[in-house]
Amino acid sequence: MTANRVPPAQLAPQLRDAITRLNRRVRQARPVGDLTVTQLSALTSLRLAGALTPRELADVERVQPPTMTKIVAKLEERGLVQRTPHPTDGRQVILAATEGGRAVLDQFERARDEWLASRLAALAEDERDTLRRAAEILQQLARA
Amino acid sequence: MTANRVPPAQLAPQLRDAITRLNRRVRQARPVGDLTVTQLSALTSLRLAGALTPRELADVERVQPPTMTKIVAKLEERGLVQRTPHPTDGRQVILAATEGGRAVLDQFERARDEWLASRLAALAEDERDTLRRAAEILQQLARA
DNA sequence: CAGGCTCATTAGTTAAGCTAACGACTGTGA
DNA sequence: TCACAGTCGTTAGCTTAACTAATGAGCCTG
Repeated sequence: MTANRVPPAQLAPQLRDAITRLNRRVRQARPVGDLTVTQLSALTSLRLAGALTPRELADVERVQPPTMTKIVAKLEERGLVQRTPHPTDGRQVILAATEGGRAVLDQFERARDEWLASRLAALAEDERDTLRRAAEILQQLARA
Repeated sequence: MTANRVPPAQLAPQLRDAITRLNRRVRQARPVGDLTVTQLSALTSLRLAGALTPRELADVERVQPPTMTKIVAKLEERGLVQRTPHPTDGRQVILAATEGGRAVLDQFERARDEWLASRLAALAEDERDTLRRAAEILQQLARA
C-alpha cells in the first residue's frame, strides 16, 4: 500500500533523529523523588536483570567498577538496593533491588508514561498501530 | 491485516522502553574526537536552531545558564562555536556553530548512523517501511 | 532618569566519572 | 600443599559537569 524500497542509509539518520529527540522529551517528564539519572539507570538495569554483581552492573551501565561502587552506595543508603554476600565466592557481592527500590522505579516510569500516553491518545488509530509494530522492531534492534 | 485498538496506556511503556534502549545502543557507537556528550548535545541543538543566545540554548538543553556558559566556553576554545554581540541588546550574545563545528557534528552522526544502518539493512523491506512511517510520527510527537 | 528587571558571567559546592593502588579471596601448578 | 598469579570490590585522588547564589553590565518603564 505504501512506498517500498527504503534504503537503510537514508532511514538511519531519520530514525536516529526521531529517537534521540523523543528520548529527550520523555526524560524531561521529570519525576518526583530526588534520584539522579545515573542512580535511576543503575536501579533500572538491576531490576531488569534481577540480581548482579557490582562488576556486572558496571558493565551493563558502561561504567568503571569504582564508579559503580559509589552509585550503589548511594542507592543502598536509601534502602533501594540490597547487598548480600556471594554464596560460594567470598570476593563477590550480589546486588538486588529492594521492594522499596522497585516501588520507586514504578513511580518514575508511571510519570514518564503519563506524558507519552497523553500524546499517543491524540494520534489516529492506525498511527498507533504503526507505532506498535515499530516498537517491536526497535526492541529487536536494541537487543542485537 | 493487523490488530487495531491499541490503547495508549499499553503502548506507552512499550514504546518508551524500545526508545530508551535503542537510544543507549546508538550512543554506545562511540565517535572519534574527544567531545563530551554534553558538548555534543549543545552543539547539535545549536546547529539545529541556527543561532541562539546562551539562555535560549540553556533552556533547550534543560540546563542552567551558568552551566551553559562553561559548555560554550569549551566549544569556543575548540573553535566549534562562535560568539557575536547582539545587534541591539548589549547584554546578549549570539551563539552559532562554526564551519568546523558543523563538520565535527557530521562526523559524529555518521559514526552513529553506520551502526544503525547496518542493523536496518538486516531487516525485511516491509519492516523498514514500518519504521519509516513510525519515524515521522515519532518526530511529530517529539515536537509536540 | 531612578529603580527594577534581564542577561551573562563568576564563585563556590556537590555529584559522577576516571585511573591507580590496595586488601581479601580464589584457584592453579609445581 | 601451598606459593603465587589473578579477580573482585573498594579506597584514594583527580577532573568534569551540574547546581545555587551573587555580581556587574545593560535595558526599559513610570
